[in-house]
Amino acid sequence: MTGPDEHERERVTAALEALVDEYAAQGRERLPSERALALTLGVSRNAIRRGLDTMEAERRLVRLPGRSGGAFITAVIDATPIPPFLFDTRAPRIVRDLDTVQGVPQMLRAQGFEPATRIVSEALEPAPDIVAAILGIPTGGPVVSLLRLRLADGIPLSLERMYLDAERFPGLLDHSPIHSLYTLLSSAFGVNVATSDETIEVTAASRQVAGLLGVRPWEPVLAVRRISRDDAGVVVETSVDLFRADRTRLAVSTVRT
Amino acid sequence: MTGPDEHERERVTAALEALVDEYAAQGRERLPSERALALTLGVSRNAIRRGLDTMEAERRLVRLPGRSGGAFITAVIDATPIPPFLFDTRAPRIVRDLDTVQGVPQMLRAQGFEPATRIVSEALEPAPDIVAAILGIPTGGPVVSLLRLRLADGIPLSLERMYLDAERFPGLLDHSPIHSLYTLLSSAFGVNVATSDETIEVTAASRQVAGLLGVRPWEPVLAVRRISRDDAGVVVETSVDLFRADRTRLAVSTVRT
DNA sequence: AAGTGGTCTAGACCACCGA
DNA sequence: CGGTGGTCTAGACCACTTT
Repeated sequence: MTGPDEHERERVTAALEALVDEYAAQGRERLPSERALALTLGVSRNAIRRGLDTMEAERRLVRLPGRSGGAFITAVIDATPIPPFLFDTRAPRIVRDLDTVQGVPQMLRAQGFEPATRIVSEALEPAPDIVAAILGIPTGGPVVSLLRLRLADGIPLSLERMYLDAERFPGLLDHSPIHSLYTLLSSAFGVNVATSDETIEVTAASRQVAGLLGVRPWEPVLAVRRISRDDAGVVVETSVDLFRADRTRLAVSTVRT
Repeated sequence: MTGPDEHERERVTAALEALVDEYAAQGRERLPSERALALTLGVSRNAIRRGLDTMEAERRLVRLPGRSGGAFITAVIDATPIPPFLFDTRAPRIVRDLDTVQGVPQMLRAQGFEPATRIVSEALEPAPDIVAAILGIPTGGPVVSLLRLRLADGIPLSLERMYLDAERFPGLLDHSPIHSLYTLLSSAFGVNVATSDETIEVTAASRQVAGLLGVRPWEPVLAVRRISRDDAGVVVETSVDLFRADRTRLAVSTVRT
């Protein structure tokens, strides 16, 4: 029952999908022109175009302009879910080893990249609830808030937000700009980071984050949350690192216990 | 030089962005109606709509229909890059602990989810180049190829492709359906997985993968590649697990060496 | 009732590029 | 030259929701 007063989008979409399937089954790769499709389905060319837009966004079609252009059905080459090429890990990504507590600059240099750090902001702030709870200080207590952009070969790699207890590390910001924080904590305060707990998930880059990282807004990024503790198990710092998903590979080795 | 023969898209986009900035600076949250904007900028309403589409896709606007609807400028609430709420890890995601070699069903049960496994395919195949190299067998040699869908509380969580040397584990598929593979390898073949090397990156779900995982095509997924070895350091299996990014959190603990 | 965004139409011009 | 996709216009009707 395709009533005349309902929108045509579903009908057009369904018809186009059926047509694509039919063409694919026959091995025909080019759809009829938009104008021809509009005539056939009895709708305007705009309606056809919106339907094709959807299928192009889903990578089912590729559209090319020009005399011999048209809408081409995406090859049935990727017929296998999780194809074997995914097993290849040689692609040129920057590897972040989760087995070691290592600074980003050392990590980059070891892989042949030229590291750089841009301090976006360094400030003394009252601690938000969650941060205070993690650091074990009262809400609103003073914390050092660092926001740093890491670059590899001049291209943004990650954006890092770090919080430290300002009363435990007085005058920390006087050492600005801070590049190797762990070294500074060790030499100036005698505090060594012994263990880290990290969690990893995928989030979307906000407009601001995307601008700093040089990606499109709402592109996926890897969010690595970290809580670092000293030898006594006391929390030293907590951070969130946002890594560009297109440049990063995380690595971890596990020994069965 | 806005020549009359060039497309208006850039001009309209620029004008809309300027307007949004101006409104945001004044704290006004609702833009004029599309018809009003079309009159003001001297273009058709469709042109305005395409511009607004872009800004809506970038989350700069939210549009609501109805009498008191309109285009609303996204609040300046997320003014801080990497805002503190990101430090909260209590969100209800399924945690995959990278520190232990543990099966997915056990992991899910420990977190109060009801695990389920759907065997998508189990087959004997000739090994692709990369897989053969990892397993240390000749290209084209027989491998057992498993494709399994993991569900938590009935909702897809991950899709796993695993390859094993078929000559090392003869008759493996006779035990089908295989649910706890590591247990089977231990009991039937006396092989115990001792170590795993894993790498993690973000990829886009192909149409097929998206269908199985129940997400939209080209949504980001976490790809976890694994190479498992026995006590002697011989490779036992290699896998790629694709986790739904919206349901998964990875966790890892590190001790400084 | 009136105004909003969402959709659709019929027609036009453009850049591009092979026949 | 002719046909392709990409863009734009002017106008219309719709569902929806506040006035």
